[in-house]
Amino acid sequence: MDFNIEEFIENFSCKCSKVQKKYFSKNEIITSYISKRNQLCILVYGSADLVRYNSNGSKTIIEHFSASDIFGEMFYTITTNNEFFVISKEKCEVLFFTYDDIYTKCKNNCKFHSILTDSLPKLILNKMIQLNSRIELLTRRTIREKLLTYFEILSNYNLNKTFLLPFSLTDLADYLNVDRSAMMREIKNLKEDGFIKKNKNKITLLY
Amino acid sequence: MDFNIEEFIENFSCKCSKVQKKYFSKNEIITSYISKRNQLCILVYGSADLVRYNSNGSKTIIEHFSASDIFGEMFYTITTNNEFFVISKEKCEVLFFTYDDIYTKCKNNCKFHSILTDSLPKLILNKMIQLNSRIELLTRRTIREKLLTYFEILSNYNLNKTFLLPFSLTDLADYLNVDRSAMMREIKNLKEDGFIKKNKNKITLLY
DNA sequence: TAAAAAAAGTTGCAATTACAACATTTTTTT
DNA sequence: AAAAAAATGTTGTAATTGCAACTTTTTTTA
Repeated sequence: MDFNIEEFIENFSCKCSKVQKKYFSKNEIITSYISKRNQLCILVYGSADLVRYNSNGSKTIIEHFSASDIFGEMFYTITTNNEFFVISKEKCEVLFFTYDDIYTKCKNNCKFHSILTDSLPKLILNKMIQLNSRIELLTRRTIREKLLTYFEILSNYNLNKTFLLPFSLTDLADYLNVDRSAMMREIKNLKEDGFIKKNKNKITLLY
Repeated sequence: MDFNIEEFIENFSCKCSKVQKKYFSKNEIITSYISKRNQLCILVYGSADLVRYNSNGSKTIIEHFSASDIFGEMFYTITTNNEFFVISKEKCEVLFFTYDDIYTKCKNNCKFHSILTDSLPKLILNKMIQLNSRIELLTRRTIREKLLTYFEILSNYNLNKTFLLPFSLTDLADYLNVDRSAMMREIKNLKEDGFIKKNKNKITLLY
């Protein structure tokens, strides 16, 4: 991502009336996907998860966001009765606005606005790529395939066979959409079969 | 989708040099995702599938496209060694161009170009919604949940408890990412348990 | 720094799903 | 209209995964 967050933050001093800026500490609800507000959010810094609580009480991590990722219920048509929350995983700064607002430039025609509108296509394209790689992951049949595909994605992203997991193992299971104990068993198998090395949340691909 | 395809086709008579138009009959390869050409495609009419052939020979239908859907490898970072093809499922007309080209307007500044650039944000937003609902489907744990979620999506889209499957059952299994015979068994169970009625490719939700 | 809470790790067993190998029906091709 | 191909439907069995119920380790909170 060649999106310049520093410049973004710096230029936000113009106090644009169309954009709300909010701060969150760990484990707070940033937003929920309920009504059709056409809300769009940018995570300036920090990390957060889009989480779905299923009717039977189980939890699924639908997406994982880090700095400069966009989210918001404008990308969703909520068809099922499930509840969607975006939860901060650490200290976060988030920008809130609506798609319509941002293309109706504020009277000041401030620099912040132009940076935002110029950046949005790039941010949206980046999000599309993320969604596709999420689908790539979820269309793997077995736990082993899901783990290896996820590790390959992280390895490619970091340009390194060794990388840190951005999740706890508990959350990773929710993200891969599998049972945690079954996943733990499979991680053990991958270690025994010589596919990976694991030390705390540091993984090394051995192939 | 309030995207006007008729107007789109009509205005394409300007023969814009930046956009290629091609026709396909059933079961042809429309494009493959291999090199970084930044290719973007619009399906004007017809239907097509984005298909991944896995190393073990099994097939996954990643996405299903119908009229006015967009696709192309510019939304992908191909990390794995799998092959991706877009295959026509019936007679299709497809527009090919690159993102860069379309925002570098042709010297004629033709009406087609302006329609295309004006429509793209809407088409892209629509695609985001589709990708999210695909993820919604794939994050269901059991075959029963996947089937019911998929049927609910179709039912909502058609504003009717009765609807036609856009897939053969064989393809539906590839789309839900489950074994076909296991899915057939589950469809039988859903019928026996009074959740659905099924007649050929017509499904009715009974709840 | 203790206590409490969360995460990691383990295991047996039950439920679900994949695989394989069919028969039957429908669709397509010659 | 016959033959071939594809899709649908079925079933037994094996493999995978989920669930439950723990222990141990690490992290957070008071």
